[in-house]
Amino acid sequence: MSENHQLFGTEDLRGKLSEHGYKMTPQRKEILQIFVDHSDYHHMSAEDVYNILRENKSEIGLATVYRSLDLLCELGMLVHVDFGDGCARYELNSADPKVHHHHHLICLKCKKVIEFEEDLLEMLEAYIEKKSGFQILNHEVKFFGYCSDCRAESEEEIF
Amino acid sequence: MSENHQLFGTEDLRGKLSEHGYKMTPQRKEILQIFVDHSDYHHMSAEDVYNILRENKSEIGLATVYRSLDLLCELGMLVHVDFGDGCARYELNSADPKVHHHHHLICLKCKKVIEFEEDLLEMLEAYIEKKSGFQILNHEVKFFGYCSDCRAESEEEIF
DNA sequence: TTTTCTGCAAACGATTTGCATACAC
DNA sequence: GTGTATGCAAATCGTTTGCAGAAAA
Repeated sequence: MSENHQLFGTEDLRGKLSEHGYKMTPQRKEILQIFVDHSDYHHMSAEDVYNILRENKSEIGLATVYRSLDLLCELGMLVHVDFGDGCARYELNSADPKVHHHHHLICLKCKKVIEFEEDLLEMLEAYIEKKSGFQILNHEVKFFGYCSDCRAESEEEIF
Repeated sequence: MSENHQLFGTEDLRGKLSEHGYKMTPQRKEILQIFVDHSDYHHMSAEDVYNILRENKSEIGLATVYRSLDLLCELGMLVHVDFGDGCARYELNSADPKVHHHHHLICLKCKKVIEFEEDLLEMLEAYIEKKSGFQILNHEVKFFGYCSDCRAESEEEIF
């Protein structure tokens, strides 16, 4: 973790919440704190977070966990990741583009998710295979954003 | 669709099924045929297929649709794609690597999925943005395969 | 005839929602 | 105080499964 690229901490939470018209609550703080405390153990599901809360003797309900995770994504403090394992996962968002653009190597057999920090999209599969020993059978590239139609539509709304 | 790169057709189905110890059934044939007939309308969900079957006055049950889609993926005749919209989607598999490695541009606003056939992974986002007018906010690269641990484990099993 | 396949309905697991109460502002 | 947030339980949605009957091989 480099010094000049801070992860979001719970300190920023109150400000971001009120910026967006939301209230600060102990539940929201506690849930974000779990991601800060477990920043080594990436990509937690709602159930993972809920289990950690129960270990911590916290009474926060599962519905609140789901609602808070959504909210923290909306605030940009968490990012949603999908490994196709049937549940939504979340990571702390980072200002560091190296971390932000990391790749996930998902093993079809043991379901292990290996992080591969390499911000060159042009990296060849062969190179990955050589470096990690990961045999690539299939890859999937997704780009999320706004299509030209929707961009045009947005501009109409503004002007 | 180029002449020298055929999509799988229903003709191949019987052979592939028996190769893998499965039986030919009218249901399986009919479901694959739907993908052939609708090869212009890519990435159909189980529900989409089921609705087309009902339009065709077919009595095939939804459970059979799910089971057949799984099976056709296992046989390599379909490929599973995930657009994060909450349901599994499927496309006809193609022997053409250009088609096989196409990208999906998923609009966050209208949910439209635009296909972008370009087999150079090293293509930069800026280039995509320029060519398609699609504003990229986020991208996700997934590699599916076997990690070195599982590969080693498989080799033990063979020898 | 033997095994696999189908269709139905019930089960499932992740996520969402309605609603009354509790809390932040 | 007023409106938002929480917790619970019930609802939802895509998908899977158990089982008895039907159909391939």
